Amino acid sequence: MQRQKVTLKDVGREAGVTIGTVSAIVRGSRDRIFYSDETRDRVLAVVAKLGYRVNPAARSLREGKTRTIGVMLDDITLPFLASLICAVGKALEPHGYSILLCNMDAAGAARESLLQTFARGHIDAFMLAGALTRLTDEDILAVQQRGHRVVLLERPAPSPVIASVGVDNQAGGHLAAAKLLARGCRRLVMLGGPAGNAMSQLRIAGALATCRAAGLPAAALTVLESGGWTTALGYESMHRHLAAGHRPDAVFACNDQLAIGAMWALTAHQLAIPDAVAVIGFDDSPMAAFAHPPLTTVRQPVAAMGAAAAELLIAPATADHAGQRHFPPELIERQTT
Amino acid sequence: MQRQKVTLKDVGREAGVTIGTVSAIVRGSRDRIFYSDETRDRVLAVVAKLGYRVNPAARSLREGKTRTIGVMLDDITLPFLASLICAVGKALEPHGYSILLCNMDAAGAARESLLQTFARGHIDAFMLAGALTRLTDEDILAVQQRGHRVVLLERPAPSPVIASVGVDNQAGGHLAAAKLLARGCRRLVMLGGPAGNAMSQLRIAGALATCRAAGLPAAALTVLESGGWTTALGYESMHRHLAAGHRPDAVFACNDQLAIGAMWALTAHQLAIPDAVAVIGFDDSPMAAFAHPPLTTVRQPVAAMGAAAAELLIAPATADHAGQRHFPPELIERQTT
DNA sequence: TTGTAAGCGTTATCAT
DNA sequence: ATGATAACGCTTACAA
Repeated sequence: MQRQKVTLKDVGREAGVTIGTVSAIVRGSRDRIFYSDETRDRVLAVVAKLGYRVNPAARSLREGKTRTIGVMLDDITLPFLASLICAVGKALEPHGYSILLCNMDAAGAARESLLQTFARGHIDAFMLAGALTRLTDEDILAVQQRGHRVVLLERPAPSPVIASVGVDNQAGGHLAAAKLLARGCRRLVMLGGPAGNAMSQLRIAGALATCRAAGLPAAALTVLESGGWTTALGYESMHRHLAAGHRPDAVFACNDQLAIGAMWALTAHQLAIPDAVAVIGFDDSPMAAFAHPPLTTVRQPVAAMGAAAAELLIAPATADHAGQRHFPPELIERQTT
Repeated sequence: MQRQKVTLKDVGREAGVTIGTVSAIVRGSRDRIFYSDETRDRVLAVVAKLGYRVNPAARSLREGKTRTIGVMLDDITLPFLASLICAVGKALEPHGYSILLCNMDAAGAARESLLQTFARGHIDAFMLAGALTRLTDEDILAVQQRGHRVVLLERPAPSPVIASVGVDNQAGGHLAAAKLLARGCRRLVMLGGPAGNAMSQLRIAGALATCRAAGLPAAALTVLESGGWTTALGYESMHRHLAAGHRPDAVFACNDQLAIGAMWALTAHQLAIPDAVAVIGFDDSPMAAFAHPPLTTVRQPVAAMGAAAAELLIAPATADHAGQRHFPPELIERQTT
């Protein structure tokens, strides 16, 4: 931006009032009480006529906050994370907040970049989305202790002091397994994401518990780690499993991409979906409905989660017990079960 | 951020100099010339000791620029756009610039949101990535005429005054078609993206021209519009085509997702890749190498393009002839040809 | 009900 | 080679 074209002073001069008056009226605070309708209307008219916009740098400098949320993620390519970011952005917008993107790839060593971005002071609060394995729990706690608000998405909070929002992953696993069992499936494959991923592990744990409770023998249950979240890896893992001669009658994948990749492999092996093998994904990302056949999946309530995250992000600093919001997942039945 | 902990004044006091001195030394300008090594070292030591960081709001207010680039896109889920954004971010970082995300979905009517984001003054320049169909060429020109820098990615510039960066799409189409022809393919399917998408049309036009030049009859060439850029749509279009009884011996898809979807359909129809049907994608997005089999594709030089975009974004305002950078694509041969 | 003025942390333009 | 000081545009006590 080049130097501001229209400032409070301009508006004030044109309307015949001082900048303090304009400032107060523009923000809408106090106006009803302290200013005459006459003045208010006149000022607002000039604001509209001149096209005045507040200068955020000046406001930030004065208020000591930037109305900007820093979002860090290690892979913006993951559809679920991307839609979560969008949801957060949507919830943030009415409050005048924007999203500053910080891609981990771009930013050298994790710790450095996290602290440096904070140091830049550009940011009021931080949203960490995804596993962000290059960031230790200690790093996160350290940032929080420096007095910065931190909200975690798709990563378990390392301590009750750290705010987080997510679904109840175990419940999601339960939902999927219960449906598969009800359908009569008895040889289940659990398709996990990156090695050691917490979300993945919880979802699988939930499904496993449900299967055991239903009396399925351990031999009927196999857990596959695909090493990532992509369609390609889902295909690979499933293909390898099938090529080794295994014949499951159901697959529960820890996200929709993996599920769709698995479906690809099943189809390639002439296994009909859902007749020979039923498939359930996780997330209900946009592509789930357009898969072929449309994918049954465990939905995460993205909009609600985004709104909750936004709320935590901009809430006034309430001492030490951060909000930990867990949303209930929902089974969306389509045509793969 | 809460009120700054360490300011120039603090450093100055501690080092026994004035803030002007500290400011100049910190920025590194003039220091060698105007300041004694002794003072400089002492100041820098204090800066390090106290952990001083410049306050960007104050700097913005003073300098009249924010060192922030606004990035608008209509779908951050598209892998190629996402990686382009990352590349731009990476190129921007050494210059101290950040990326402010503006998702079109979140932002109501396009024109409104574009202008309003500008109005917020938060931004030095704007990067428009993707087709952004809700934004007319007039909207873009209007913004540019208001004195704001605009750079287009994956959308043709509506006028020479607007900067843009992209690949030579026709050349890419040529590369793909030439490879397919050289392989002996004679019945080609061109799999396009969203209806009317300019990138898609250019790529297909390039391929078509090459085929015609090679003497292929029009009847051997079929163009399919899949209506989007996703794997699912690629599958759908290809599946429909095959189900209708057609038997091409090659597919050129306008991005890698479409190509992979098409491969899925081909596999489902028992058509071996590449023996029965060869496939070429576009972009060389990360998943191309992990497709099964690994996908031959036309690579866009993402890093170079990102760097070029960053350069245009932060270059000083050079009157009216904006840079239009077109990069040469490159054929990456893997195992689908 | 409105005006006045003191900063917020920087940068840049003088002096010294 | 360094020190003062005036902006930058805004918010917020406090005065009137």
